[in-house]
Amino acid sequence: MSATIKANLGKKADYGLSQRAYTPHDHSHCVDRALLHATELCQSKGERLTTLRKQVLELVWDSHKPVGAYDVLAMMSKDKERPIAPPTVYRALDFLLEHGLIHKLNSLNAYIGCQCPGRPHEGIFLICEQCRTTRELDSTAEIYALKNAANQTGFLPKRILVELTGLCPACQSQQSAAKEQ
Amino acid sequence: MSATIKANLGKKADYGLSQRAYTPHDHSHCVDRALLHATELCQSKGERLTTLRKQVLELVWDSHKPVGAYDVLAMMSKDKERPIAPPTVYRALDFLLEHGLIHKLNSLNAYIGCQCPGRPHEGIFLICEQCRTTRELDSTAEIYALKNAANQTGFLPKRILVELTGLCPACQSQQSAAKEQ
DNA sequence: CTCGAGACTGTTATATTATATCTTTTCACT
DNA sequence: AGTGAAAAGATATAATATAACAGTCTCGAG
Repeated sequence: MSATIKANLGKKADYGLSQRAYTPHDHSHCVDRALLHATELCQSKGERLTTLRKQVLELVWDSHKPVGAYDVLAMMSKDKERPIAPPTVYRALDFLLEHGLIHKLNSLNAYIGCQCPGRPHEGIFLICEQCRTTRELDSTAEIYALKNAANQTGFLPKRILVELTGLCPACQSQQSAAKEQ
Repeated sequence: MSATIKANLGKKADYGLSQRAYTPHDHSHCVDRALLHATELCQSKGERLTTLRKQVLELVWDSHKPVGAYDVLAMMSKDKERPIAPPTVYRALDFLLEHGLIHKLNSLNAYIGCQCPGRPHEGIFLICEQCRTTRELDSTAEIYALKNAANQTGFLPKRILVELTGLCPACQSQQSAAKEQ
């Protein structure tokens, strides 16, 4: 893993990394970073990042696109004489979810690596309906505003889910280019 | 249907009705109102609110709690020699979703009647994790803020999903009462 | 009226996503 | 090495959703 990435771990703002989803980059850095963070987190909590869990985390981080549980299952069952069973994957996913290492995108029934690890947070997800590239927005202000609005009705919010579906920059320009034809 | 309800249809702010989810009320008014609105909407769009669709809408509106597709299925299959098949229900649900008469809560795989009909809007849902009572918040400002934040990253949002899970007022006071014991 | 196209519903089968339950293995700790 | 707890394997099944095709109804054009 690169020293710069290591050095950046734990720092506050990191829009650079988050923005990567939309720009070409050496994706192995993202994966490395996620793995390192997971290792550190588990160590500090006394949890076990087993081979299986690490493998599932890597597969979820395979790209900046959400991955279904059965996709993970299929990838893991390749190169195996005996296929993996669903509970194996779901247990690993649950573990990773619980520790905030991945998120579940409910509108897709799919999972994606957490792009803003380290701080407790709730994600806002920008899901491209065309290429499925998904970016996590770390917008504390908007989350706060939502919770506040809820509070004013007497509701006590605990978890919050925000998913925006639309077009990522690349797919927008692709579409407008197609129209010019 | 009561004249007051009829008179209020189409008016702008209606937090009163929305707040009802949390307070005792004559729920048949909610259902009446939903049906009337659906009828008018379909008429104006030239769509057909068939018996089946109306029935599904009523069942989804059965309470202020989200209802699963298979719950609807079961309720409809009661009193029938031959049970209804899933596609029948899903097609009706799709129709109602498409016309904004109901919403899907993705975190629950369940459906709920739209409580702010008439204006184009995207809901913010407050889901009680204990009693499941769900209220729809019509918070244009927060939605706008979210879309704006997304826009600033170059993302073009089209649909937006916001679900807050927590405790409704009633369940909060119930819990704090239990603690006092 | 009636007939035909399109919309709606019925029916069967199956896909997709997720969990319950019990058994076996692994691991950390003594 | 022995032990208890956590993790993973294995089998079965639940819960949610859709594909595909056949039959029926509706409504307007003729």
